[in-house]
Amino acid sequence: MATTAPTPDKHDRLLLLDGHSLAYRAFFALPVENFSTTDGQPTNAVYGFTSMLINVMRDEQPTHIAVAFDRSEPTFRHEQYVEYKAGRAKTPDEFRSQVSLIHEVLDALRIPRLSVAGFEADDIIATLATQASRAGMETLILTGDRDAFQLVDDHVTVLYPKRGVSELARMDPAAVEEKYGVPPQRYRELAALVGESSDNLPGVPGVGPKTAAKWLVKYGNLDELVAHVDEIKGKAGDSLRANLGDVLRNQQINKLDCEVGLELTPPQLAMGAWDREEIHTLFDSLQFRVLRERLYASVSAAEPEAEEGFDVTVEQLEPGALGAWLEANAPAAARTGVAVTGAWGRGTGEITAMALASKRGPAVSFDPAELIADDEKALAAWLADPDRPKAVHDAKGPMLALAARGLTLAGVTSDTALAAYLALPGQRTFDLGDLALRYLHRELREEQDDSGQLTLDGTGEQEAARDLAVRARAVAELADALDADLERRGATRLLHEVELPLVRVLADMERAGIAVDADHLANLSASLGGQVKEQEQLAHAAVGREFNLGSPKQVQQVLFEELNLPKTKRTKTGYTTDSEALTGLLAKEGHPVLEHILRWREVAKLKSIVDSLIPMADDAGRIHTTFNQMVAATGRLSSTDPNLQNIPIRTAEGRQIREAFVVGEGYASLLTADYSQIELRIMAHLSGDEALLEAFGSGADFHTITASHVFGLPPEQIDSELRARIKAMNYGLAYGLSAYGLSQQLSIAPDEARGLMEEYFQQFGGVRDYLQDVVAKARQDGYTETILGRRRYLPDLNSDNRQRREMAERMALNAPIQGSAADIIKVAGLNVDRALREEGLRSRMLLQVHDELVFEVAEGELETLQDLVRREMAGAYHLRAPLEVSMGTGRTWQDAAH
DNA sequence: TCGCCCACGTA
DNA sequence: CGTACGTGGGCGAT
Repeated sequence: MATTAPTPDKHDRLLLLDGHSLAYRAFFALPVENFSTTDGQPTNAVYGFTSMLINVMRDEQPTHIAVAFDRSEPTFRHEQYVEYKAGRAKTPDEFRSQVSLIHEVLDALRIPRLSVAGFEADDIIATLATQASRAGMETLILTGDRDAFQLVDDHVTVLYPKRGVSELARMDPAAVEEKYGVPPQRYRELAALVGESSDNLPGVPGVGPKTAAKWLVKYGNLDELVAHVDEIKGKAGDSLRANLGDVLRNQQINKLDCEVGLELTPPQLAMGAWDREEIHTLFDSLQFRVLRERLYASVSAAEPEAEEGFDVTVEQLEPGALGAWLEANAPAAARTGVAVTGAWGRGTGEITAMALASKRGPAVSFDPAELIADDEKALAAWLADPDRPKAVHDAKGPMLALAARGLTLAGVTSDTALAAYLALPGQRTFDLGDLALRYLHRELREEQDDSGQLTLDGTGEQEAARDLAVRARAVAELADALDADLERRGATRLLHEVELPLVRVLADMERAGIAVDADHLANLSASLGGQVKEQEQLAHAAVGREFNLGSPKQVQQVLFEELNLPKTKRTKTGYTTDSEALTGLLAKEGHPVLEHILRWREVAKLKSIVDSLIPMADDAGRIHTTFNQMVAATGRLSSTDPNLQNIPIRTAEGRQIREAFVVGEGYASLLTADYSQIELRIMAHLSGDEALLEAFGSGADFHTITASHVFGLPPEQIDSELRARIKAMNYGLAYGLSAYGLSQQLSIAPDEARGLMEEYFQQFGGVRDYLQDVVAKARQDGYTETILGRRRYLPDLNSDNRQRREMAERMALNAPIQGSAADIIKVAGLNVDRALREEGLRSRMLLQVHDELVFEVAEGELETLQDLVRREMAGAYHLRAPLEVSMGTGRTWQDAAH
């Protein structure tokens, strides 16, 4: 960041923005319903303002920048005219809460904010523009306030939002004259005649811009007009004479002050480096995704943070020389960065190039497919050698691609993406370039040589090789930096003993895939398709016209406007038609279309799942999901393409889909093994509540036992109704359930729900204490922690916005519990995998579904496998409420349910 | 074509 | 006004 102000030259461009006027425009241009975070913080003004800011920085490439804000204190204009800006509608609360967010955005972007008591933003802008012109700078003013037009000249241009936030009118002298019929220096006079209702400055009644311009042109300026006011004929002339006082007052008031005392001068407003980490954190919390991309894509000039790139020499190897090179340059003593290009997914992949580079020394780059046999052998041995340490960025994909060529990747002592995930679990993407900038303060590019010139004379292929070598070196250096960071965060063991070894286990599961019965899927699709059609026709018949059942908007139209059914709960854009609401309507109103909509949704959803699965099967009839190890903020895995962690199970029809997942050829059956109530056991363990621990120790049904405590009845008198209530509580507690939420879920009065919770905590006070302590500690530390030290950072625990704060509190309650369960099943998966190898079993692990593992059982191994799995899962972690595992086997995933 | 919203599947 | 995910269709902005 520049700390000394450079001497301005003629290329310097100063961009000045009027913070309030732009934010206010954005606020009314963008519907707040569409721009709010999931926890209810409105962001339309922040979004619109930031969007305009990014666009104009991209399009205008300013070298200097500042944003001026109004103050709430009265200004000199109020002293001149007490009615100034009177009668303005009160600023909406949704707007006010966003101003400080705009300040945060600007601070993160290192853009100076200026405001001075007694002056408006326009005066600050006028002052800076005047100073900039004197200093020989060009000035651009982005504002929604037309008063700024008076500043326009050859060096000053106003960018005025035309409509919305995406289109700007470029107001130079010619444009002002074209639009208003007078040059910019006369604009003030024109405005004085016409008046400005938003400032409560009435003009001459009956005189609009056209007449005012005509007069000013005729007499040259306002003074001359006033001098000849008696000559003006007609009604307009009478009106002018009657209101001359207002006009002169307006002219006084709308003059911008160019002599405001400021702490910064234009040369000191040079654009500096902005903080990627801050922007990430802030945009994450504002849930800005697109803007972040746009910012990174378009305003790269604003990143002088990286002073240098990476210095690499790519050696050209003769065929047959790779083995010797690896001995010399990729030894056991130093970690080697491995960078790979290619494509991977669905359990396989392909590598098109690979580069190797340690922190120092030469790099190589090659296409593994083009190596001669000796080199390939040397590479294979090196890759597979666990004693040759390697660092890879997001190793699972490359591992799959290598495996597709029969190559094994071992000895990965750092996966820089995975390490970054443990350091910053809330982030969704872990781009190598971002991390290099954040941790190494270096750009992902080749270092310039001493002459300051890039050696850009190579072929495209050579450049690609150097780029890849730069990535390999960056990974090697980043690995050390992240090791140090994780050590500070107490996550070293979690990385080395859990997440890193898990990469290979997940890759193996993805590679194996799970077999599906194509005929069964086709039959399901056909029968569901028939039902979809049938329900559609029935729904149309019930309404008397056709409409699209898949469109919530059209469904709303039908239900609430045409059938006049009672309105449901509001969504951002209307009234909900979700199944809960429609079921409620059905009970109350009983209109037949409701049944058909609900039923249609059910079968259409199932059909879409079936239809998405059908083309996923490979030639061997197996489906290979991709497990993502770095998206869930709590530490869980997720599954995509297809998501095999949300295959239906609740309804009988849904379970038919599970019947399509079958044992593959060469194997005897499927085995599923899941933890019983793992999250509740963790809650009991973490809280140390003796009564709850005892309930788990008793061996009887957990919900019944806890219910008998709460209601003071013997277990045999707990009916299903009472059990259901306590079951909802037991689970809800781990999610931060409120009395209101419980009352909704159980359809009971809020007071009754509150009473129920009180009774519960009477019996299980340790749980309440624990839950309170978790939040208090997290507020103190800034993060929660799981049993294996996985953190989740929750800065919003200290937010002054209640909605955000309470959301963060619920996350804080849940993260240690859900996250610890994730820790445990990860350990279980690792231990099962290791035991399978040690005992030489052919059976293999196929899927993980949060608390469940699915296996394909080899002939004759069922009992051995069951013992092994039970042992390893139950023994994965010692909880005071011991882990229990239940298992089932069968030909299909459904048959293996239990 | 893209991104957002709604709705809904799982743990 | 209960957490964590991913997918797919509709629809408006682009």
